[in-house]
Amino acid sequence: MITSSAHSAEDKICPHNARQNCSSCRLSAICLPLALAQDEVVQLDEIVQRGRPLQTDELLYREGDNFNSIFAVRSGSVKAYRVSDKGEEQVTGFYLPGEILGMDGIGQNRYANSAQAMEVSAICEIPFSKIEDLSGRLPNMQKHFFKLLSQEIVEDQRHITLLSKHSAEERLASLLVSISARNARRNLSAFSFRLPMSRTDIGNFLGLTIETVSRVFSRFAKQGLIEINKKEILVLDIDALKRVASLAN
Amino acid sequence: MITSSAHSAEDKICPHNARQNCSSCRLSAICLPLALAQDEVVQLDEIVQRGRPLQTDELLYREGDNFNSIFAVRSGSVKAYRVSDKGEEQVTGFYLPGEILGMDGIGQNRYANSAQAMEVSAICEIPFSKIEDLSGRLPNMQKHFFKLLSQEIVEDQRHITLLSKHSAEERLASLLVSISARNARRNLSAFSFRLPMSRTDIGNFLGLTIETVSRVFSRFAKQGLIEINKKEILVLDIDALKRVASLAN
DNA sequence: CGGGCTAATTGACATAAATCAATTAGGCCT
DNA sequence: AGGCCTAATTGATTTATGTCAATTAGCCCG
Repeated sequence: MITSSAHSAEDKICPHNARQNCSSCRLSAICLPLALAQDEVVQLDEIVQRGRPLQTDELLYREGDNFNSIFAVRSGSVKAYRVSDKGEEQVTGFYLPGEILGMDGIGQNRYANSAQAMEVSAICEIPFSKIEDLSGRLPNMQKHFFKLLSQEIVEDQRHITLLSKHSAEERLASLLVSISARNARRNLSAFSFRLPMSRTDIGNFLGLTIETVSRVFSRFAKQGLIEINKKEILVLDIDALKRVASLAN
Repeated sequence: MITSSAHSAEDKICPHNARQNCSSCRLSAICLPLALAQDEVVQLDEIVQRGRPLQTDELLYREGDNFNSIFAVRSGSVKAYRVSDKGEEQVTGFYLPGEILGMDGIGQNRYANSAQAMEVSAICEIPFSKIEDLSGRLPNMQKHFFKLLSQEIVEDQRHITLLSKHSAEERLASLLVSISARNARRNLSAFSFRLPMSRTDIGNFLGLTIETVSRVFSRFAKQGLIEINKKEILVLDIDALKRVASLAN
């Protein structure tokens, strides 16, 4: 049974606290400091800006805005989306604590996506010019950024494959497995969590209609793979989910 | 009428010549040297390796191979593809002269794609460690690489949108417009060109079956948008194509 | 505490593209 | 020149998912 909210330890310990630094940040093991030495993190710390939290649905930046900074999610969650020439909105990614967004802006000096908070979220802003400076001086930093960008490419290509070749069930299972794994990385439960995004966002991200998403959720529940209570998800059979997602079991 | 092959000037002038350098390369305006000063190009030149040409269908690298270099297409064309966990092959990109591939390998130190020549192709190999060195010393180089990576992200996101929200006709029109534009960038005809890839590759890239690709080609021809002779394409109405692709006309 | 929003679910039906199948057309080798 | 192999085209049928529609369930706010 799904009972009350499986809310993240994140929020309890230090909700959206701006008086923090990277060295002491709970997310340092998975966020930017990951690749840096102790003394390098101090230098990173000096350029990170920690503003007031974003409210639900508030925009962090808008497609076409001048690009100046990349962002790290400290708490909450953010979606990125772009509007196609057709006028269709396409969600291109969901960003959870410890994850970096905004790197799509580097190429054209304008953001290629809009970024919107899906719940109250604390965000670290990192001016990109400072990152360039730092990267010139710290090989670790440069290497890490090349890797970050490359990983986003690989992620996007994985998503291309998902949309191109996989059924509705495979797509949704894949998303659930991804969120589960990312929670685990943050030392949260891999099996009980709250989806921060709406069905509409899920459908939009996965190239499906909201109705199809809803039906597949129901099917998964009926098959005993998950239990659903609105946005709360209880994963009952992660291996089966992975099998559906066609990932190695 | 489509007559003989609209073969690229590229091949005629200097077919797959390995005795070249970036400064004198016809593609310097659109390839890596693009962002570099005269003296910086010389430094780039020293690390670029120009090997024997790849034969049709020959692999440049294989998904999972250790990552050491990125590659620039000098002549010919290359496709990149990955095999999903399901065993399905997904073409993730086509690379024409002046374009860079292999950057997906940076993140995991392994290539996330295989790269295969679609025709006889000359390729420049650039060891990534050298690029890192150079980027540490030349801010232009670092900046350019960040941009390159970011642009690939944006490209992939565009492709995600294409697969997620657009019809078969829109997808194919979009590919034709893209190839046309990339040809123009290389000072080749935007209206008469040879598609280097098979219908199978096109379908695979666009998330469509070969039959659908064939039917849409026929429809475009019937509507007077293009003329087709096997792989030779004559674009009769680029604006209409752009409209179908839902790009600004 | 009830009314009105909005998000989600569920069902009936329509459709774009996939699948299955047959034919055509080149290109290449002996 | 003839035969084989593969790529492409075209047609008939199926199917997964979209669309349209109705219902339910929270949830906010006066």
